[in-house]
Amino acid sequence: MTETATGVRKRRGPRGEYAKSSATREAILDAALEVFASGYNSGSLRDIATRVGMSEAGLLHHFKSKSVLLQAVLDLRDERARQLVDMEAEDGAETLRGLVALARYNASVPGVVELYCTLSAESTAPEHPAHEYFKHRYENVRASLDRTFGLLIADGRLLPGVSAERAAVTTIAMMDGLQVQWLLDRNVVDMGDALNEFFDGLIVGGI
Amino acid sequence: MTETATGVRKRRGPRGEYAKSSATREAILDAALEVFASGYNSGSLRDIATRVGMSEAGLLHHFKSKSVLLQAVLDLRDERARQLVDMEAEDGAETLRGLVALARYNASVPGVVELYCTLSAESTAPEHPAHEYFKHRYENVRASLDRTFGLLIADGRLLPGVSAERAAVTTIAMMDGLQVQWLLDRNVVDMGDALNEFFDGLIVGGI
DNA sequence: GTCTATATTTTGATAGAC
DNA sequence: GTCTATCAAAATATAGAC
Repeated sequence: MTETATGVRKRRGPRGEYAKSSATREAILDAALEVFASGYNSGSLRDIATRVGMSEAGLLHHFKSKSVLLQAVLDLRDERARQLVDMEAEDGAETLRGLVALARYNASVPGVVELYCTLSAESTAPEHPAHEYFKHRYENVRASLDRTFGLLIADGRLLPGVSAERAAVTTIAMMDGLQVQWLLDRNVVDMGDALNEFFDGLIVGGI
Repeated sequence: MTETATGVRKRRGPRGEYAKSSATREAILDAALEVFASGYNSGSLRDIATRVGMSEAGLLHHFKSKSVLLQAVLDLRDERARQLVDMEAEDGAETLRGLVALARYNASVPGVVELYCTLSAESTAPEHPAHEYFKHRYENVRASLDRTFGLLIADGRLLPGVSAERAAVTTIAMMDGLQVQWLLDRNVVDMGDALNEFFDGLIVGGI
């Protein structure tokens, strides 16, 4: 199973990574998500390493620096989030219902909500390691929603006078803003209900 | 002007502080606002002290710890913000127009927007030094807006089916959420226009 | 792949002179 | 009221043994 002479070592997974590395990497990413949820600078590699049960040097063997680890956490979450909402649906209302479902799902993973909430705010500073990531992420989501609301306008279902661009921006703003209040006090608002009601005021006949 | 024997030293200002201290304190608070805008943990006392042109020890003479300084920054901003919007107006629409004006004013002080945006997200973590501050702040603003929308309901001006509580929560969410996108890219949205349009969809006949 | 040991910075805070 | 000097703790990252 070990062939150092040929450069092929141990078993390789479907993506080409080594079996043990893969499991360790996932454990690190899980711990990193929890730690970075309080902010990038607030969290330490030491804390993450301890949670995984290894040394800092061991951790840095898998991710060569703190900012690389943050990028990996964000990329992984992005991949998972994309599976939850169909942003390319041909029925605009379908996409909006997906967003409401996402808001409800988020209520079951507060750590993820905290991560995005804290990092998106922190990363508005240009020197933040995730600044470009969030800039592009918001651009992409806005572009997708822009298209979604364009479809709804074509069907005469968007409130008269509201542009697709404006609807896209305010939808994202509503989702982000609800999260802050929800994180500070979970009893204050049901994110799914609130978002659904927001769409009811925006879409003729509701979604 | 100096009476150490009596315990009265130098000139005292209207609030009882010493003249020179007062000016220095304000300079420190201004610098601290800029530095803390990137986050509480991200900013250092050294950075703040350097901006004011003094040593860390000198700074700590005025504010005995980093968290005390943060509290002072937040208290000062709160005081100034309260002067901008009449949250107790008897005409609900008047208060909402005040919020739109506040959103427009905020666009002229990006540092303040960044401070609140970053710290409110960061402080959702219970161990954050500003956690209790933000919890109470949101409670208070929600209670005020609750009353405001109650007045509008009494006048039959709120969209049917929307409760005062829900309108309060979503209004705050919209204001917070718009700030994140605005900070990441100022060209994406005019916070005043977007908030105004949000109210148009909420208040019969607009504000 | 993981560890120990260590280098290097940076941080918040204190003591005491002036 | 401000400074210099200093401390103790914590941080990221590297080198090299196993």
